[in-house]
Amino acid sequence: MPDNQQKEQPRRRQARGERRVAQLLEAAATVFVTTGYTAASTNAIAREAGVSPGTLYQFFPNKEAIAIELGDRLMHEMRETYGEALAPIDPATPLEQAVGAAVDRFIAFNCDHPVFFALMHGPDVPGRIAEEHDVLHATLLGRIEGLLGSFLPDAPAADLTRTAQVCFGMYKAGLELVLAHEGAERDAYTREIKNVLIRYLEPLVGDRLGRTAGGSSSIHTP
Amino acid sequence: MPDNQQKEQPRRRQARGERRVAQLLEAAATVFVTTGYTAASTNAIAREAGVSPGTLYQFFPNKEAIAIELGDRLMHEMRETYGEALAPIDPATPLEQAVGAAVDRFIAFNCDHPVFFALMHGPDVPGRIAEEHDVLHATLLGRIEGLLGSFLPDAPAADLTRTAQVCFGMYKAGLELVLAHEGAERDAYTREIKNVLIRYLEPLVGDRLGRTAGGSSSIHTP
DNA sequence: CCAGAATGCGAGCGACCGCTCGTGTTTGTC
DNA sequence: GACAAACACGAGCGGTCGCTCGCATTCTGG
Repeated sequence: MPDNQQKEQPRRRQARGERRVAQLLEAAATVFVTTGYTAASTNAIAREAGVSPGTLYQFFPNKEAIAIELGDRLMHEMRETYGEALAPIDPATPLEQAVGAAVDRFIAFNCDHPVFFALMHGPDVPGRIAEEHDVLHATLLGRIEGLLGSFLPDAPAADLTRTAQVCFGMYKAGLELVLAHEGAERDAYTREIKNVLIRYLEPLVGDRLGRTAGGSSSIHTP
Repeated sequence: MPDNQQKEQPRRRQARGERRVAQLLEAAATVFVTTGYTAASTNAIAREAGVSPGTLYQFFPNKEAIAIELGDRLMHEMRETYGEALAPIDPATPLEQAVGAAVDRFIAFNCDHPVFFALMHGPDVPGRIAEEHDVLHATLLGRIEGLLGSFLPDAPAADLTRTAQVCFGMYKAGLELVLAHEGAERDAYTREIKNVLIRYLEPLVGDRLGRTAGGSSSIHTP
C-alpha cells in the first residue's frame, strides 16, 4: 500500500468544534458511569450533551472512538499522577509510607475521575480500551514487582509476580469499597486498605535490614 | 384480586422436558461465562443447546428467568456449602484454621461453578439476580461480622461492619485471581489470599486471650 | 460579501435481539 | 388406534441501537 501517508488528516476544527468534543466526552463520561459502556447508547450520549446523534458522529467515527478518546485523556492524566506515585523507589522509605503514598494518589485519582474505574473494570469495554487497560495493568504490575524485587533481591521471580498481582488485586478491591462510600467512611476504608497491604507485605520485607526472610513468609515458603 | 391462588400452575412436565431444561441451563451457563449475561442472546443459548428459539421459550418465559433459575439452583447448592463453611463459630478455633477452611470451601465452590461468579459479579445482571446477590452478600457479611464480634465483643459496630466488608472484598478479589490461574499457581494464589486475610485479622483478634486490643490495630484506632 | 468548509439536525436504514405464533411431531392415556 | 397434551420448530414481529444521509445553518478566509 504505497499511498497510506496518513490514516486520516485530522480535519481542521473550529473552537466551537473543540467545545462540542469536550461537551460530548463529558456527557459520555456521565452516561458510562451510570449505565456502563455497552448499555450506553450513542443517542443517549447525544441527548445528555444536548445535541443530535448526527452531531455526535460529526466528531467521532463510532461509539468505540468516544470511549477510546476518553480513555486516552484519562490515561494521559493518569500517567502524570502515577508517574510520581511509584517512580521513585527509595529502599530507605519505610513500607508504611511507600504504600500509603501510592494508595493515596491512586485513590484520589479514581475519586476525581470515576469514569476511569467504569472504563477499566467494565467487562464489556471494546478491544482498544481493554488493550490500554492491559498495558496499564502490566506497567503497574511491573513497577510493583520491581519495587518488591528491590526489597527481596533473592526471591524467585514467580513469587514476586504473584505477590505483585495479589497487591494490585487487593488494591482494586479496596478501591471499589472506597468508591462505594463517602466522607469519613471513605477515609476509614482507605486506612483499611493500607492496613491490608502493609500487613500482607510486612512479614516479607520487614526484616530486610539484615536478617533473612522468616519462616511464616509466603515468599520462600517450603 | 381474589382468584390469584397460584401465579401459575407449574404445567405438568415429561422426562424429556426436564432433560431439555437441564440442557438449556447448562448451555446458558457456558454462554453466560463466555459473554456475560447481557451480551448473551437467547438465540445463542438455544443454538448452544442445539434447539430452536421457540423450544427455549417452551420452558422459560423470558431471558431473565433462565438466569434466575440458574441462580436459584446455584444458590441452593451454595447454601449447603457455605452453611457448613461459616456456621460453626467456635471461638477456640485458631484464626488460621477458621479462615483457611472458609476460603477453601468458597474457592472450591466457585471453581466448580464458574458461572456463579459470572452471575454474581457481572455489572449487568437483571434485578432479580442482583437481589439474590444482595441477600447472599448481606448474609455472608452478617456471618463474618458475627464471627468477628465473637472475637472482639467490645468493638464498635461500625468498625466490625467495615472490617467484615474489607475481608469479603479481599476474598472476592482473591477469588478472581484464583480463577484466573490453574494448577499449582491456583493453589499458590489460594495460599496468598489466606495470608492476606490472616495477617489483616491477626492484629485485631490475635490477643483475644486476655490482653486488650493493641494500639496499631485499625479497630479501636483513635 | 460571498464561496466553501465546518457544524448541526433528525428521520430513517440495516442489523440484531427478545420473543411469538402457527404448525408439525412425539408421548402418555384410555 | 384415538385424542390431547407436551414438545419442537423456525420464520418473523416489534423494538432498539449504531450509524448514515440529505439538507439547513454558522463560521472563516479572501
